[in-house]
Amino acid sequence: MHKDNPQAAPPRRKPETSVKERKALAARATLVEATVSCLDKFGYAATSINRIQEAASVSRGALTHHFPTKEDLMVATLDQLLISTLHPSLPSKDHGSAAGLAEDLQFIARSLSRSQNGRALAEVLLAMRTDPNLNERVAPRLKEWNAMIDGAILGYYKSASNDDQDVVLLWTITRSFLRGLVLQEPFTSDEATFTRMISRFSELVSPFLIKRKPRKQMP
Amino acid sequence: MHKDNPQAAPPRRKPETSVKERKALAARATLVEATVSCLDKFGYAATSINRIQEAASVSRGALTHHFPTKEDLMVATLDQLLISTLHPSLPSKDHGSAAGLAEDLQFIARSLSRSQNGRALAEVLLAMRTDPNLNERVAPRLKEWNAMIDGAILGYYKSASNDDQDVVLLWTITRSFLRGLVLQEPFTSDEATFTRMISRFSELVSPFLIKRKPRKQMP
DNA sequence: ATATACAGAACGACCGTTCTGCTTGTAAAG
DNA sequence: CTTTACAAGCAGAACGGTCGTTCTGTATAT
Repeated sequence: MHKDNPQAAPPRRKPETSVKERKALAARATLVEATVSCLDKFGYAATSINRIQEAASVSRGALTHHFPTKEDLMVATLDQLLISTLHPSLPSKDHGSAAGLAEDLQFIARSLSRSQNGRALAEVLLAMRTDPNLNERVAPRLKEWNAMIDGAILGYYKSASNDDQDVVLLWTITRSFLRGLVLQEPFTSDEATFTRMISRFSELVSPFLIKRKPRKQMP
Repeated sequence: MHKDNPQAAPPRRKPETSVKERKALAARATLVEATVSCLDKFGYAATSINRIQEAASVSRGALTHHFPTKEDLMVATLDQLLISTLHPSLPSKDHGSAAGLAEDLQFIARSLSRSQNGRALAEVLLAMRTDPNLNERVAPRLKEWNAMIDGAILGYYKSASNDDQDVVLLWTITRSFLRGLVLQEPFTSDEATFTRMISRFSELVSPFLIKRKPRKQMP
């Protein structure tokens, strides 16, 4: 750096929420959104920096500025995907207070597997299985997310035999089944079959999962 | 019944198995095997021609000779994966004649999801979702495989209410669940939890799936 | 004799990253 | 209230590396 200033180097103060900051946040959000779209449309392998910056209508330099490496972008994207699938993964928080297990499942399926976010999440999950660096960075977050879901589930459902562990186990099975639907797509193409599968699965677990009375709605 | 009679009308050479042919077949098998290993180890994105030919200890030219394009190699690999998961996907054909549903499921899970072949299959399935060319070439085979499984399942299990469609539906759900286990790996690391999940799932479907008396073993 | 099996160099395309230069917001200095 | 200095935001060219494919040449089985 040839900009060596002989004067005493004054460290800049940290600003609060400024114009710059808001623009930066918006740019980051746009890029993450474009990444999700590309993951769904092209898959992890073909989701390149070029495609993302093109989809986001953002220059190469801007992308590199906000996310120095592709891994940084993927971590941010997975964060977003986990956040956006957290609420839908909790039964009947927003979609009707009197919804039963069957309605809950159809709703969750549509946001956890049969949606852009769901497919993008599947792409990242499978990719991180074989990418040690990415895996190391996001694995803690995944465990955290899982634990949060497990805890919250107990507020909505209880077991017929008052076995909390069984409730958690059954919902883990459910999420596995729903995620497996993404891999089932090449075999089963029509939407009706998926609806029937989800409905039938609902019947399988319904004897063991009893919905609690809805408590106070959280603000 | 129908068999080509050599003396009837052999206008062209019969496909005898020569040294060249056997070597070619062996080379192809080696390459496909190496591809499966790479898919499991590195994932679809990082499974490159370089890595495959290195893993197979085969020259670049040989690989390109047997499989002109990467797509050709992937099609052959998926064929192999489908064949090798066909038998395990049929309940208790080889692994003990007196096996029940629970044992069947644990066995199938270990070959359909928690194995090298299972993980490699998941990689290809997810990749073909966003690869139109690959999808077009292998989609018919997948449907065919699915139909074959559905038909064969009815020879091993029947519904409590004699509803064949329900048997097929339940086993489709089961395969989705098992495939979803691959995507569950980042969340759940220990093997014991997987065993419990499979065991609990078995309890869910067992009231509806009744195993038939084993018929004559097919030769 | 000749098609097949194989070896390996060469090629253009695209990948992710780094680097240089320009603009702009903002806090400190005047 | 200006002026000024500087870091952050942003644009795009350039780089080395790897990708999948094509091409030329040699050995071998039939």
